[in-house]
Amino acid sequence: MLDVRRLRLLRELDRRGTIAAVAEALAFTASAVSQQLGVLEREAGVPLLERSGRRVVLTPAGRILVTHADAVLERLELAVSQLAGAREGLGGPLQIGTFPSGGPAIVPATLAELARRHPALEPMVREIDSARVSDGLRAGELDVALVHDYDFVPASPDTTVDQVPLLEEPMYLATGRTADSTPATGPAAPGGTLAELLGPWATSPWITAREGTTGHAMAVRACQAAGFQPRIRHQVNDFRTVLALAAIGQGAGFVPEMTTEHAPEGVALTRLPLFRRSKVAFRAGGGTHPAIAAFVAAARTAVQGLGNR
Amino acid sequence: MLDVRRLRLLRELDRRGTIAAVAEALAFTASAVSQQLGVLEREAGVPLLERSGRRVVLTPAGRILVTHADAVLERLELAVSQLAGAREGLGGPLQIGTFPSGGPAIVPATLAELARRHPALEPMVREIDSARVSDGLRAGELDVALVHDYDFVPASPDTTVDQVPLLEEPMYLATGRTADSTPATGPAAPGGTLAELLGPWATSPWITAREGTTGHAMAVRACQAAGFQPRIRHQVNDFRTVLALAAIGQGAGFVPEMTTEHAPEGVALTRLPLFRRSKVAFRAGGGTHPAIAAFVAAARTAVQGLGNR
DNA sequence: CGTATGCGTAAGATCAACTTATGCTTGATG
DNA sequence: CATCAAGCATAAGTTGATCTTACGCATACG
Repeated sequence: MLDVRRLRLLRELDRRGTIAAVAEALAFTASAVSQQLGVLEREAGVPLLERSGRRVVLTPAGRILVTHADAVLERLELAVSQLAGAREGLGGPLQIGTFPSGGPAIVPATLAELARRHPALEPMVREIDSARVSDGLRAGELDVALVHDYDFVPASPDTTVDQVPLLEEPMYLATGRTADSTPATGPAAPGGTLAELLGPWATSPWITAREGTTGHAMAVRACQAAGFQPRIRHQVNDFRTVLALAAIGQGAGFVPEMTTEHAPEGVALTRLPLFRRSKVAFRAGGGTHPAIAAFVAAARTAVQGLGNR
Repeated sequence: MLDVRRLRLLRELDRRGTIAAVAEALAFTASAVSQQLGVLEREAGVPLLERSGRRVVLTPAGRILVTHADAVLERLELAVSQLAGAREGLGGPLQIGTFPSGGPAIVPATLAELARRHPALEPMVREIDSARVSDGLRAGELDVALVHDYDFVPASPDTTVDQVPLLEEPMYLATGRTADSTPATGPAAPGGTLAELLGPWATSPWITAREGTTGHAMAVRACQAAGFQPRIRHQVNDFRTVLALAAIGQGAGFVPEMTTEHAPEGVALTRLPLFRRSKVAFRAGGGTHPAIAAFVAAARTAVQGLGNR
């Protein structure tokens, strides 16, 4: 019978690319991983990986085996979720990941709600780059994570992670009131098309999230969709900083509705036909785990509360 | 992560009822099984089994976990099948189970065909009671098995075993020509209803398969469906013996079409609206294994050949 | 070209799993 | 009711698998 622990190593190798990375993620030495994969390969009777330069890559047979590993591990995840459901009372640590700068609004409210309902639960929050959420979940460093996706930035399909939607909020264009072209319109201005709304700022400097983030990609592609290439001056992830910079006329930027509440003086906000979706992500098969379900429920009511304020 | 080896033990415990039986089937000591199940239970955090007299029974949580174990093991079986498919060439041992007395006709023809197509394959045949086929497959003593089912005898649904149909043949009523009521009609006589055909033999002694077999159950229920309780005189599994006994006027019995070919003198055969279905069984998920597929294909052509003789 | 990275093998250490030995409870039997 | 066998669980010891350490080799990178 194939050993599932070894299949897990193969799966991580497929995701992370090198044996060393797998070893690091799962707290082994590279040697141990190499040996175990060797055993797996011998048991399989088919070459599963071959060297390519100083790395290894999976053979077609290896990649097929990974799909089975995914299925098996998902089912095991489902099993532990059911077991946790059978155990009455909800307690123990819950590792929560959150996008950087997503913290201030949603996370505290969610944790407060969660603590009220399940005092025995020990939530542990850690900021994590959205690109690394999937790895963190698979490695067991994370149990749930708050993630985003934007229009124009397709979410990469990942069968090892399930997601449930939490919140869909419009994005706003933040600009300085002193700017030349359009006068301040105030929040919730009735919009035109994206091109009409962004067009006047085509030559303005822009403030976007840091390169390599989905927020950055969203900004660039939204501007491209409006027919121009943004001239990026500032790269800042924190939306309050974006608002502050926009307020003093340093450029135009995108901010989600949630952060417009305490916008500084002098910033003009224009609602865009462009949305950010917040979601809760967890390991595939883990959706029925009571702690996960509780977190999702708490996050939902927390988000409700934020919306009504 | 739950250990699949331990889940397998739990599954076998569910099927076999006692830890001792599990240990015997999987070539462990009872102590080892007990310890491993203890570890599994501790990891699960929920009671999985409880003592009942001097045995143990699964708790509801334990039974749920078994369904997950079934799913996981099926997927692993599928994975090894695919791996075997990726490995070119077909060889190695193939453990074949066959119903007792099913041997003489189908098995040799199938093996001949199989050897012709895949000389490297080493088929190993062993007779096995149909009730134990499922256990044998799960324990790995068997890879494929020829099994039957009859009308009136519902096949017990078993998610751990897959079956593909091989042959459907009518049953015949075998009686002596010297008998009082109906004259000999010869093979392939056009039938009436089951009650019409069996009715005349309601008071005759009967020859059935041994008690506890599906053949026996089929005979009893067919007679009951015809409106009488058979008076069973002989219990014999071998159909040629059944025919011989019927020929000398020792009673009426059921035989499948395949065995009617060399029927002795003095036996009258009446085709019945009653069928026996032969199937090939294998572990769930193993249907794509090349050796299994090859066996099924060989059995199919072998059966064709028998039919045309 | 030196240097760092990544993989693999060999040898020793560590830990999990299995067996043997033993005791307890339960159900069957005379 | 006494006796016995079946079945399970625990303790202690052994074995085997798995992991780490140490090292060599090939490859990319500055």
